[in-house]
Formats: sequence, structure tokens, C-alpha cells
Amino acid sequence: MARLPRHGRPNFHHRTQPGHTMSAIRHALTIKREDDFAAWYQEVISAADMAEESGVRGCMVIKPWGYGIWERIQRLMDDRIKAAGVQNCYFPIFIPLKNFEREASHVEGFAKEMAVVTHHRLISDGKGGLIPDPEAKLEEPLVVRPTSETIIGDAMARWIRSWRDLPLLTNQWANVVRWEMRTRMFLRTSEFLWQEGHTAHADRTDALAETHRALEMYRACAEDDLAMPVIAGEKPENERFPGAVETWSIEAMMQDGKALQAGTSHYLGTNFAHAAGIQYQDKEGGQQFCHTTSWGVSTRLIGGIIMVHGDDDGLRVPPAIAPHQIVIIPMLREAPEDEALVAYCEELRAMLASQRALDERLRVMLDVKPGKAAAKRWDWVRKGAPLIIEVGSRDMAEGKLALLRRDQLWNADNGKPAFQFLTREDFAAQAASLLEAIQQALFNQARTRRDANITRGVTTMDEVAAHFADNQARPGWLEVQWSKPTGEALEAVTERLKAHKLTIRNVPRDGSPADGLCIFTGAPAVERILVARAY
RNA sequence: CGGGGAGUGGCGCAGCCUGGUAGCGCAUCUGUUUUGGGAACAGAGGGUCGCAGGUUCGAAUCCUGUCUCCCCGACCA
Repeated sequence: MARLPRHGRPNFHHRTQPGHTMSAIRHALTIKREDDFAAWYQEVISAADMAEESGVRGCMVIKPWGYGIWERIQRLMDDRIKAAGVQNCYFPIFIPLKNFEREASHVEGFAKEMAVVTHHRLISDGKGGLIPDPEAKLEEPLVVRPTSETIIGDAMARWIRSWRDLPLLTNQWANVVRWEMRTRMFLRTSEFLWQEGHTAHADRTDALAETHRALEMYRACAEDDLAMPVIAGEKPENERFPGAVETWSIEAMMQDGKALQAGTSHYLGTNFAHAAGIQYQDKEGGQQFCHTTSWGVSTRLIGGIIMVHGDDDGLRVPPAIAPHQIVIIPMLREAPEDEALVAYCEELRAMLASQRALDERLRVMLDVKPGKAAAKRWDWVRKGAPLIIEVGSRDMAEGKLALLRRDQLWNADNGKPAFQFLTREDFAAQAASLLEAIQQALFNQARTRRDANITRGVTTMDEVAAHFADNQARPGWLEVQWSKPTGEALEAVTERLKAHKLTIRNVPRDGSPADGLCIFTGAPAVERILVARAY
């Protein structure tokens, strides 16, 4: 597959549903999840018109539907951030190289993937092209931020004088650049959009509390807003953020059973405080180093939404983050009667738009773009609008409409779209609760699938190997017990896991205590870990 | 960054080996007939064949370089 699949009307794959009589569903996508998950993922992005290639390696153009979803995530996350007393700021995209040299493990972690600006002017190369002007070389190269700990650390050092200035709670919404070797739309792009929280505290206890507050905020956003169940826990030492003392994550299970790190929260100790000189005078008059944290979620979340909620007909957007929760499609015939039909639909839109669901006003779109209703319907199916309404002139005469729930698209009996016909008033009366039901249903489906694909009780590496050999289609995750080796012993463990393409995801925060032996060493286990293949 | 594959109208592809100046399906536009659930027929528009060099009378086709995408690996908040 050299390019993204088409998103026009597919050559239909007729499929007989097992257990049903001769029902053949004509899906809106050409590729099924079970046939080629990676190709399916790309087809969803293209078919839902979320993003496209830009021509620049690893960088994508995020189109209105994809960006609209990001704006919804931003809005809801920003509300949560501000509710915690964190204030938004903006810091420069260019960071002096020397900033990175101050924190050894930080630079070691990021040096391999940093974009560097070295010149500030172009000149003609004499052959019709442009080259950086050798006379315009920067005295000190500037790094395009891969993350902003170092430059925000400088600011914190300036802003913090006394214990009264603490805690200092900041956040910024920004783009960052990491020169990735292998990119995938939304999941790993060279440039991505994110939010990075940076906080400074008087002591370890406060900083750890903030680390956990952010983690819990991410769990709530993922589960309540994105309908994406996650497991919050601590990363093992080999997976820590460069420069962190503790790294915590939320991990979500994709429909192919792989794990996606959907958000991270780091306790940075005093590492960055020492590097940048972030100090305060305590109540006794002594100078103390601050304890800092950082935490972030990115446009990667959108990739997670696709792989958690998407189906063989495209994306399914949870109502809380759907740019349009309800799309009304009048069945226009390019005739005079269209005017009355649009008016009827506009009245419906107004009835809905004044209502609330999921603590917000309903977002309703009246799609009056010219074109056949059926074609527009499938466009919105592929985009994943939660509720799709079609109204024809006869519906209007009867005061009715046709309703299609994106999460219950097909009538299993005849393989046709499962339209419900109801009066405009009846629909308006239940629209809000329908949206809330869809939000819940998407979450429940995802949680049920995840829980069914976490395997516990595996106690030997032979069983691990057998599990992944026997369940290649969707191996899911394993929860195993271990003795938490460190240093070289941990490296030996990760090497053994790597043989099965496995990684340690995290130590679930709410997991049961250990009661057995370490699967790697046979020593008494101290905690349970999640092991999985990952994006 | 290593190995493999691929770039030809909006999308999916054929043509390339054996150079002769671009074709198919879908989509789009127009017309007609239809139409209550993903309409049919007819006609039309749309492409400097990723980009740059080279070979040649002539390059989508052969050669070299380069960019981008996909898969596997390494790497990776």
C-alpha cells in the first residue's frame, strides 16, 4: 500500500454475517480491522477526512474534522487544567542549545531527535535556488523545542523567590518537534500538538501530589471525555522520561490488543531545579531547591480514539468530543419544495441547539451542502458523527425524521442501516439522553473489550511465549508479578521481553498487591506489572 | 538509520521488462429518465506520469541522484 486508501464509494466487500440469514453488510470502508489493522487505521484517517500528508517528513496537515476533535479535547482538558489552579503561559519555540547541556540524562534522552536552527538568512545559490547564508550563522544554535522543561526552568528560576511563590503552576499549549525515525499519523509525528504542564513545589510531597493530580486528571479526561478506558500506573525505571525521578502514565488498549501510552506525568525531583537554579527561600530563611513536575497529553490521543472506537465503517467519535454531535441531512431534490424542507430542519436544529447534554450545549449541524443525501450520510458515518438525521419531504409531511445511531449502525436482520423513524418532537425530547447513552456505550464497549483481553495468572516466561504464540490476532495484555529488579537486572528482563516484542507498560496504581513469585527471577514478587506490545 | 515495497487526473489502479508522446474503474460536471433510503443511461471536464539531472531524434518507460509514503527492524516522550 503505497498511498492512503481512497475514501470514495468502495468496491463493496460482501460479507455474510455468521448466524444470520444471507445478510450482507456493505461497509463504508474497504479495509476491515481484522484483515489489516495498520491499513485500516490509515483508511479511517483518510475516509473521515481527519488529516493528510504534508510532503514534509513526519508532518501532517490536520484537517477540520481532525482538528475539530483536537479542539474539543483541548477545551475539556483546558477546563480541567484551569480548575486545578494551573495558569496558561506561552514559552518560545526556540531553546538555546546550552539549556539542554545542563541536565545530563535529559540531553542524552533527546539529543538524537532534535531539530536545530543554525542560520537566520537565505541567499541565492546562483542556480535559482536558496541556501543558508554562511555569513548569517547563529552564534549559538537554537533547538526547536522537543519539550520545554529547560526553558520553563529558566523562567521558574526568575519567578520564584520565596516559599510564598509556591507552588508555581503553569501550562502551555504548543507544538513540539522530535525527529522521529518512524512516523505514523497522530501516533508518532515529528511535529505534534500537545499541552505541557510544568509546576514547581516546595517539597517532594507537594510535587508528588501534583504528579498524581495530573495523572488522575488524564484518567478522568480519557475515560469521561474520550470514552477511552485507561490504566494509570508508574513506568518502570527504564521507561522514565529523561531527567525524571518518577514517570507515571495512562495506558489504553487498542482494538488490536496493543497498548498506547496516552498521557504521562513526571515527578522530576530537584534535577531540573539544580540545572536551572530554581530555588526559594524557606520560612527559616534558608535556600531550598524546588521539586518540579511536568505532564502532557498530545494529538496522539486522536490516534487512540481511532483505534479504540473506530469500526469497519470508519470513525466513531464519542459525543463529548464530537465537533458535531448531531448532523441533520435534508433530502434535497433541487426543487422549490427544498425551501420548506430546510426550514423544517432548521426548526429541528433550533430545538436541539437550545438543549444541553454532557454538561454542554448540543452541537448540531444542518448539512445543506448540495448533493445526494445518501452520499452525505456515508460521509458522516465515516467521520463518526454520533447521531445522523435524515429528513425527506414525506417525513416532513408526517412531522417525522429518520434517525441513525452511529454506534448501532446496522440492522443485523437484513444488513441495512438501522434507521429509526420517529417524530421530530419525540427525537428532540430524547436527543440529549441518546448522546449520553452513546458516550456511555462507547466507553462500556471499550472497557469490556479491554478487560476481556488482560490475562492474569501467567507465572512463567514459557507461558508468556505460548500465550503470544496462541493469540496472535489479539494477544492483549498480561498482568504478571515481579520483584522489581533495577539496573542491569532490569535490562536483562527487558531483553527477554523484547524477544516477544513486549514491553513493560506500567505498574497499575490501583492494582492488587503481589502474592506470588517474580516471573523473571523467581524471587518473591513485590508488585504487579502490565506487559504488552505497544505503539 | 538498516532491509523491503511504492509514488501515473480527487481516490484506487493498468501501462514500464520490449522508449514513439497516457488509459481504466470510482468520484466530479452536464443532460435525460428516475428516485424514500448507498439510482440508471448518455456525454463531458480533469494528468508537464513525485522532483532534478543524464542517455536518446524521441523518456511515464532506460540510467543516476533526491524527496515522500507504506511494511519489518533499530530507536523512541
